[in-house]
Amino acid sequence: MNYWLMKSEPDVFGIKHLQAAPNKTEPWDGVRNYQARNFMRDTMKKGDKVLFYHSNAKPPGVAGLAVVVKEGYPDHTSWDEGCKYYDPKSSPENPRWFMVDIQFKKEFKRIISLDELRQVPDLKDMVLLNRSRLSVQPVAKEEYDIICALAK
DNA sequence: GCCAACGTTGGC
DNA sequence: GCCAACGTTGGC
Repeated sequence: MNYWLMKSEPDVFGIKHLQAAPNKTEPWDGVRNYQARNFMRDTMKKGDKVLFYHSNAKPPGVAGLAVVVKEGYPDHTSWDEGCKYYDPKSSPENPRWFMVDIQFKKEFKRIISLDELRQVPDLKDMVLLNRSRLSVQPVAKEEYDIICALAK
């Protein structure tokens, strides 16, 4: 069992959008970063738990929880010409980008803000606080548990 | 809207 | 394979 943090802009696709999606499930398309892709393609497994993070928000922070329901598969938006995620170097025969499906679990009663996370000494090694630009990133179980406890 | 951090591209 | 130019992310 692995734990993850996935970022999305709430104006574009927030936790409420995930909750409102069919089966409360959505493919995590559009990731165009190799490290993030590798996590989704190789490491994320069905049942892995996900912190749903709102970036470019006021305030930025963890908004709720989701779960991986489908493991890595090719991101078809990468060969859909005219789609904003189109990448001419990707094709159905040779897909370059991958995604997973995640399902809504819960929305926190309040946002656990980035600022609040920074205050917690045991979270100082979080990837979020050190490599801020990675949009799909691993989280330690201890970190996941601390953040869930903050949301109680 | 600014801009620092940093990942990617492409010429050499 | 280096590295300058460029584009994107994301906090502020």
